[in-house]
Amino acid sequence: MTENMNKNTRQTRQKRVILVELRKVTSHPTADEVYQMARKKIPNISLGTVYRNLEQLSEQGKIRKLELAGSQMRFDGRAYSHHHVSCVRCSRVDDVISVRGNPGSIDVEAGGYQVLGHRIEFYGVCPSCQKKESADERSPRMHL
Amino acid sequence: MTENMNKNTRQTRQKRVILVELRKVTSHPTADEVYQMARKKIPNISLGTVYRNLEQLSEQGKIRKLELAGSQMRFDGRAYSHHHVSCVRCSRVDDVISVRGNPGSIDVEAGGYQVLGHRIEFYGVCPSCQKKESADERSPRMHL
DNA sequence: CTGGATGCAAAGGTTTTGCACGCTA
DNA sequence: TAGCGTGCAAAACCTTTGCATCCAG
Repeated sequence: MTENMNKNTRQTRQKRVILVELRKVTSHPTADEVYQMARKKIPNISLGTVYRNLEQLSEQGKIRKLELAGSQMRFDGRAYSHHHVSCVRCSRVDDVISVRGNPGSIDVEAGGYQVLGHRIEFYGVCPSCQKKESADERSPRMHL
Repeated sequence: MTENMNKNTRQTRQKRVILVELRKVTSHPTADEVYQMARKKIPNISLGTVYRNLEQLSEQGKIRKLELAGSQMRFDGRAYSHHHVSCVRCSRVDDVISVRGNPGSIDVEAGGYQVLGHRIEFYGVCPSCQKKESADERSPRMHL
């Protein structure tokens, strides 16, 4: 009925390597970074293939595609749902360890919308940028 | 000290029109939509100018730049902070009327990050897409 | 074998930028 | 008048696609 019959599940070296490499890291690499990682194993793999496989793997729920505000796509080898923090300086993305408060209970009134859910992103300054910062004159440039 | 001396505050017809037109609408237009709106007043205004001014206005806090997950930039003529809902079908963006629960109190533990804040986006199906939907076989395709 | 997957390269969509000229302050 | 802002066009970026070929099942 739905278009969920997913014929595209053929196992290839490319797909395998992409998944394995992505799961090795705890960072949340961009497609291009995944491409660089995969190239170390398959030198002539193409960027297009990386995109196609990342898309497919995320459709199958094996990885997670992160579309964070104002940045390119990033991919997460851990498929379970969790929140992320991104650094406003260097854009790196990390997992949030725990959240106090109850974001799960947020309910919303939104002019006739059938609200399906929400997405929360945290932002701040990562440890390494905090260090660099003490000694220089940079200032936040966030506009929520 | 900081680079916040903002010399770029010269008043021009382009900037004025962009702000006025953006404030006229309650939608959350993309840069290109703002461009189309502005062109009705200044036929030969350029897209580049629109981008530059939108950026500037948002830096000055006169408008708000929305960088929603997985979509192009949108702009909001209302500068105060409020949440948004976007339609998973047609991508339109509306204001959230009210939020129950207490997202403001969310606190987070995030490996050494200095957490500055968070961003919440709601998503769902807008009224007009709900109508279209009753009679057809489309299904959600959200991967959070 | 068959048709999904690949590599390559071109195209697409969005945003930024370089440059010479124009206009605000 | 000085130099920020503009229009135009090219470039930069990121992602998707067309196509001939390859290879997993």
